[in-house]
Amino acid sequence: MADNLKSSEQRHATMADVAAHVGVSRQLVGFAFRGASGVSAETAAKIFAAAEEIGYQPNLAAQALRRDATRYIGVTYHTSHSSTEELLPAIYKEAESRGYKVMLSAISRERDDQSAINEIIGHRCDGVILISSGLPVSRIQKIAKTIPMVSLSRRIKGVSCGVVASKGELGIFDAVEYLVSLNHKDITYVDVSEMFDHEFRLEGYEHAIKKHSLKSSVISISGDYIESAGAKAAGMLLAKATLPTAIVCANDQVALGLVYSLQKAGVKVPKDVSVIGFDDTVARLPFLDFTTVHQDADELAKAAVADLADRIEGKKTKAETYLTSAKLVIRSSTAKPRSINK
Amino acid sequence: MADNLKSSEQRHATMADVAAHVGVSRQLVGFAFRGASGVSAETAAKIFAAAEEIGYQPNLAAQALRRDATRYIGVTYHTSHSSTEELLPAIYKEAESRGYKVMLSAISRERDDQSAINEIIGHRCDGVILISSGLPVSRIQKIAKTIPMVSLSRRIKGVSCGVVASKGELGIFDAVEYLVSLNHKDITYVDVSEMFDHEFRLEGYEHAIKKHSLKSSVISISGDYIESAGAKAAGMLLAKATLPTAIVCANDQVALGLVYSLQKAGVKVPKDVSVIGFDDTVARLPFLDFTTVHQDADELAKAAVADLADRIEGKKTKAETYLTSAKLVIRSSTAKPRSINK
DNA sequence: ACAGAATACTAGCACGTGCTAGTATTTTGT
DNA sequence: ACAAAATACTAGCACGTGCTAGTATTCTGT
Repeated sequence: MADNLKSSEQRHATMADVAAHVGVSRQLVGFAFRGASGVSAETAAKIFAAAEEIGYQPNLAAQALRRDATRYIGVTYHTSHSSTEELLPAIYKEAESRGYKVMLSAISRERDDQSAINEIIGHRCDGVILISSGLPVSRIQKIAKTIPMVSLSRRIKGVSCGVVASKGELGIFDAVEYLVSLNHKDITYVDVSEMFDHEFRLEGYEHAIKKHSLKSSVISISGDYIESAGAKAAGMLLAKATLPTAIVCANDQVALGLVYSLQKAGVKVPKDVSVIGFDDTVARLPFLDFTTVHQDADELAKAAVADLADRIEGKKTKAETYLTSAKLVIRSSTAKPRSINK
Repeated sequence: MADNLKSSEQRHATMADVAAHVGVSRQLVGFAFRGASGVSAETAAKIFAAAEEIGYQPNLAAQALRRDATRYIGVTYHTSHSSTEELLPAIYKEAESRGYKVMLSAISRERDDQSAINEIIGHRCDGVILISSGLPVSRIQKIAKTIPMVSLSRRIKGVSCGVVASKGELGIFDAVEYLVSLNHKDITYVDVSEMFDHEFRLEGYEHAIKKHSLKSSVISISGDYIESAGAKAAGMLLAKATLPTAIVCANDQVALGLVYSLQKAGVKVPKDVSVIGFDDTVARLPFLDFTTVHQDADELAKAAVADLADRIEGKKTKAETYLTSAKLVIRSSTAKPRSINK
């Protein structure tokens, strides 16, 4: 009965082992685990008990190989992007509710987008969600022909895949409108040039500024650590003769770096300067409580998974863009400008 | 020649397709892809060219099924722990250099440790690294009997697996020693009670305090958002009659929340209070530049993967603990105490 | 020039599962 | 009581790959 195959390492139990233990055919065990009809309740109970006892775990590789669909969704993401922290659990949740499992493939300095995607294709995932992918559009187009695909948080044109992102431009537009309603007239925007879709947010700022005939003032920043970018921006602003009365940032991390640096220099937020972030990641931390533009991770994940599922099931094939709302959340980093009189 | 099998969805190419394209046997294609000897350079070139042309990607599920070892390392981690951001790329890198691939399995509020591990076992990974796993020791012990395992950043006793963590107690001890050398006598420690291995760090504090016959002062905090915990600690400290001259925090995020809140209340760091963090994650951001205890992600990853690889290859079976160094990095959040006289 | 060895390839089974088709056994309807 | 139908099971092939064994063909040494 006891059989040690190689040294201390034990072979994993298979359906055949379970079947032998119960005294039925291998196929019946398969039926039981698939929940297919044709197994008596009594036998099913015995099968599950035996499986539990000998520690049987279905071999997912074998399932993937045999099935025509693996029911896996691949997800590529950057380990360094803090905004994905909320996205991943939301994708897991949404995928599971639709009967899909999730296979993560991380991208970092040592591992590029292409390797990440190759692994997912290698495992024959039914579809893939690229989060903020940095691949050139031509490559994405090529891959999209191979596997159903959704680009999340990066807007792509001319590729036959789903695109899900938030309407950043509207969020920023609203942010500026709100500042104007508070009587702000000197509003600076801090842009992060290597961030994807940054141009849309900038566009929202320019649009609002033009509407109110104000003077546009943009600081463009780049850098490895995004928070440091905010600190850099603070330095540039402090070097000027006068500080703007309000600052809108391309994301929360920049806002954090900026506010931290300003406060360190003795500038009070929001008393001296109002600051608005974007993403509602760190901004929502109770001790920061920044006014920001909220991106709903659940909504983004839901839309991305829904679109991908439709593509997998053949209900969609052409390019389609879905933009989720991005709405202003007013908290305590904004107030009326420091000098209301002229 | 052109063949559409089902609707728009194309079947993935297999070795057989490549073989047919070149005019050789399926097996020879296998030899070429495995890099096995016995394939002429000329034929190999033809095979790779054909594979490229028809977009062949090896089916990893089939490989995993057929091979006795998948050469995959499973990794379970919490999406909300920012300290893993640096760990994951390091694990990828180290695993790849040893010929292993990495399969991530995320843990979040919606997905527990057990599900994460089951998926890894289901894919027949050769081993698993649990990062800060919250499973009870009895369960871990059970799993360790099934699959070679390393617990990373959580010290476990009595389980036949590898344990890799940093010597937090020594790092904190050094931090306190350093503060004492600056003449600090009133040093508070901010503990985060639900963090794994927090007791070791606390122990390091108590040890150093006792050595110098100082008065121990510990604030214990818990909460969903770690940064908020720091803010909470700040509130508690500010409510007291006098502030300590130095504060040591259980991790960087707490330090950030603490410093931010103190500065907002007009307390200058390090002029009024010195603060030390732990982890060297956010502390290293140039605009923060906190003194902290550095944990080397590369070293931790290297040790974890090395230990796991040894276990997979049968060179180790018993419990073994490897503690990496955790060393103090002096930056600008620490200075001499505010009143040197008295 | 000829045996032996190296090279370049092909044959065939196996991995663990899903699924369709088939076979006993029991239940149902009249 | 007997055919028809439902139930509970078993048989067997297939998925795409790795690996061992076997077969032609070319190369090597004398």
